[in-house]
Amino acid sequence: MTAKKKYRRAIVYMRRALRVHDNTALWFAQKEAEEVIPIMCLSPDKRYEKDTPRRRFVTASMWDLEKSLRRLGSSLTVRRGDPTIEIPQAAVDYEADAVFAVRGCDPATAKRDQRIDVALKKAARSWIALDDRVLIPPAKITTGKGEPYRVFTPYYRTWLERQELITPELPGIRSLHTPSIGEGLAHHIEQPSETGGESAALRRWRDFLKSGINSYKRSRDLPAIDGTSILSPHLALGTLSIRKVYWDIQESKKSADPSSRENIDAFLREIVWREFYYQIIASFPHAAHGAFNEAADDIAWSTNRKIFDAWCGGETGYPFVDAGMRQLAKEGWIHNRVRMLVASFLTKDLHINWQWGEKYFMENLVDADVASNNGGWQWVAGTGTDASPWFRVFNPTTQAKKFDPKGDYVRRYIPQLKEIPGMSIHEPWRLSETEQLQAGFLLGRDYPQRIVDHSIQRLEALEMYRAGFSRRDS
DNA sequence: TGAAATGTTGGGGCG
DNA sequence: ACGCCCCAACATTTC
Repeated sequence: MTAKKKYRRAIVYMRRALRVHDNTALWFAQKEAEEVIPIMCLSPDKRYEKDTPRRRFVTASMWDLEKSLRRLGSSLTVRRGDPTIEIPQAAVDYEADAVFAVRGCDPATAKRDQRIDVALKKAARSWIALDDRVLIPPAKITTGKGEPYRVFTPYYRTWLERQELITPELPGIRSLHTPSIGEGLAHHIEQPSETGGESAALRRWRDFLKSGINSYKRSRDLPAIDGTSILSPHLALGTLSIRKVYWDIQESKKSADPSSRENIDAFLREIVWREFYYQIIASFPHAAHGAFNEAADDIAWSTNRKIFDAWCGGETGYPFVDAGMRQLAKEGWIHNRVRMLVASFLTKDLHINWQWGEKYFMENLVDADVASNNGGWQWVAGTGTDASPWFRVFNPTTQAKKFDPKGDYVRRYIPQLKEIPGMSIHEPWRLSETEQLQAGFLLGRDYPQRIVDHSIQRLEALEMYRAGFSRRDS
């Protein structure tokens, strides 16, 4: 006979944890409540109804979750509206004693959670937010003085020492008791043709762990090949458990040769960067709406809309930059090496505030995540914690030659240039009109002229940053 | 998880 | 044989 459970009925707010495996909120809800109601809350904002890579990914993931839940005898209930109203209202409507969710850590989510908590308390119900998105909760990694780290390397060192704090994966759930209640997913969103979500995430992870990870160190910087894990969308939406990733890594390290082990460690290091940025945004919430280094808020950025639009549309005339922005528009994802470059180009060549780029990324990336996105942008812009120095400026042509030596990445996303042989694809402006036509294109007709000259923009950027940083002193 | 400017060294051509 | 210049290759510094 099972012990009496704490709650008769609980809601699980399936926010950014769209999976059944190793899901802290779902698991503890089924442990502590007799009946469990998994809920998704859809935004009423029409912007999200456009057919974008992001929407397709989220839709596929919700449907995959619905299927997994059905296998357990449950289903997904959908509410539409502001979660701070809908979630407490759902608790009342469905007579739930408690709401379980995974803890968010960016300031906006934390504030929303606070409001949900207050509303639930008023209705005499419990709000239970559980850690799930990071391996080690931010508060557990502090300096000797108990302060949050601001620099990655010492954070990383301490993180490695605290690995015993990482909890094991939760056992699988065999079945769920869910009352028939509310509106199902089909009522709101059609079933998509493509697959995604948890099933796709587990497949991708298994494949990457089997082969890709063993050459990660060398391959990760070459955007033309499939050398990275491409797990970021799954980690952002929670279709893959970060603990599963960690424990699978530990298991495969046991039998790995030294070279593979080195590659696996390089991959784990990137996971720790993700943890680091979660810790930063949780400890320094001001970074979500301004520079981490507040002196950088005085930089006099350009507000040229037309130039910004050219960047967004992949029309800057620098092929490697444009290829990245076109990959983003098409796939909702950009290779990390190219992310750093397009971000450097926006800030250091076009002199536009990194926050414009941050927002554009958040709206278009399938892996949009406040902590990682904000951290990455501030790193490139030189305004953040452990930032790249502000005077470090990427040269778009040098980067292209180094990391896309054959030009294959550019060819994939800018077919107008694909006939240009070899590395000269990275500098189409050096071709004469005759050579351009031989390659089947014309600058200004099929592909834009450069909208700026890198060497000039670089010097102006240095001046702009210098002036900005000195403004507070005087 | 840069790149450009500047400095240093050393080999070879040449008077 | 020697000094001088040139410059590539590498190292250091500066932004």
